[in-house]
Amino acid sequence: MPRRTKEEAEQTKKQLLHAALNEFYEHGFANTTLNKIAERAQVTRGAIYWHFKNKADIFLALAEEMDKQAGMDLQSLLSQRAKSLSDILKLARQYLSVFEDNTQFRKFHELIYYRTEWTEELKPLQQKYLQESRWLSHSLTKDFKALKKSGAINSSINPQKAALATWAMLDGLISSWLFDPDSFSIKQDGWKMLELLLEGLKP
Amino acid sequence: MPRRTKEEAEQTKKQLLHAALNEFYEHGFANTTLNKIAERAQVTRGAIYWHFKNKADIFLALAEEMDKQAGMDLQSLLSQRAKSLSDILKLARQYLSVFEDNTQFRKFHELIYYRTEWTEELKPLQQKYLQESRWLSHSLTKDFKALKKSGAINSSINPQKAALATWAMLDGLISSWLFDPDSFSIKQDGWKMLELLLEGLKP
DNA sequence: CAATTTACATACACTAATGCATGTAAAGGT
DNA sequence: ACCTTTACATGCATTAGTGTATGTAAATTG
Repeated sequence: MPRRTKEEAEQTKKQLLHAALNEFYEHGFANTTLNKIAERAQVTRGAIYWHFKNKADIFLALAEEMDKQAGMDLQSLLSQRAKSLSDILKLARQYLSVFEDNTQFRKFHELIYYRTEWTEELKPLQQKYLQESRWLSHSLTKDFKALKKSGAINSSINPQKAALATWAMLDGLISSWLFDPDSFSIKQDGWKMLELLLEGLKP
Repeated sequence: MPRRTKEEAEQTKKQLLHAALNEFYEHGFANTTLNKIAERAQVTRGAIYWHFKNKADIFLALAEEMDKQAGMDLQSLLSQRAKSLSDILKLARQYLSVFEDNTQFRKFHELIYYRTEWTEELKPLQQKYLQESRWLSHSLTKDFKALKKSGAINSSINPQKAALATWAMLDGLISSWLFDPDSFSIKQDGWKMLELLLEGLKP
C-alpha cells in the first residue's frame, strides 16, 4: 500500500468519521470496535491510531464535525435574539426541521440520545453539552424577561420557568420523535405542539 | 461456604439486583462487568449465573423490579382516567415527585436515560417501553377528546397533538432534570411548567 | 537526488471478560 | 439416615479487543 498525499489523508479521516458515525449509530458507542470502524472505512486500525487517540477521541471529533456541518448549531441559535413569541417559534421550527432534513444530524442525535452511555471517558463532551444547555436556557430566560416587560406574555409568569419549560418541551419533542418517529412528524407537527405551550404564556 | 436456605437465596438475588443497579448507574450498562456486580453484592459470578442468564437478563429483571417497586407505575397511571385538566396535572405532579422521593427510581431512570445504549440485546425492553409510550399517548388522547367535548379545552385543539405535547413535556422535564438536577426542582417546579402548557389549552 | 517524514499496514503482546464445567456442602425431602 | 437437589464457589478455556511497536513505500523537503 503506497503512502497517500495530504488530501488523501484528509479524505480517509473523513471516511473514518463517517464510518464511525454509522457504526456508533447501529451498534452503540461501547459496542463498536475500532476494527469495525476501520473495516467500514476500508482501512486498518493503524489508520485510526494515526488520526485519533482512541475511541473516545473519535467521538469528540465527530461531535465537533457535526457542530460545524449542521448550519443550525447552537451558536447561531444563541446569536439571534427573540423579540417575540413567534420569533421563538420560528427558531424552534427551523431547528426541529433539521432533524428530518439532515440524516447525519438525525443519526448523530439518535446516537447521543439512545446509543451512548455517558461514562467517564466521555465526560468532556458531557460537560460541553451541560454548558450549552445552561447557556441556552439562560439566554431564553433573558428573552422571556424582555417579552414580559413589553407585555407580550402574561405578567404573572416567571421568565425562568417559561424558558425551562420551552427547552424541556423542545428536548421532549426531539427525544420522543427519535424514539418513535412514526408517532408524529417533527417537521410538520413539532412546532405546533410547542405553539400550544407558547399560547399559554400570552396575557 | 455453606449452602443457603430459600429465603437467603432470595436475599442474595435482591442484593445482586441492588448491586447491579448501582454499578450500571455508576459505570453504564456496557461498562460494568459481572465481576463488579458480584463483588458489590459480596458473592461470586457463580451466584449471578445461577439467578440470571446473563447481563441483559439482569437488566430485564431490574426493570420489572422497578415497575413493581415504584407504586407509581404506568398501569396505575393508565387506570385512572383524567376527567379534567387539573386531574392530569395532579397525576403528573405525583409522577414527577417520585423522582425526588425515590432514589432507586431516580437512579434507574438516569440509568435508562443516560447510561444505557439501546442495542440489540436490550431490544425486548425497548419494545416494552415503545408499547407503553404508545399506550399512554393513546390513553391521553382519549382523555383530551373527552375534555374537548365537555368544553374543558379549546375546540380548535387537536386532542392527539395535545396528548403528544403533554407527554413530550413530561419526558423533557424528566430528562432535563436528570441531566442537570440543579437547574430546577422537579418536585416543586416541574408541574408548574406543565401547567403553563395546559393553560394554553383552555378555551 | 538523497534524506526525511508521512500515512498508513502488519504483527504482537497483553488483558479483561465471558461462559461453562466442575466442585461442594448444606438444605430439604423421603 | 440417606439421597437428591440447591445455591452457590472455583477453575479453566477461549476470545475479542486494545495499545503499541515495527515495517514500509511513497510523498515531501531541501
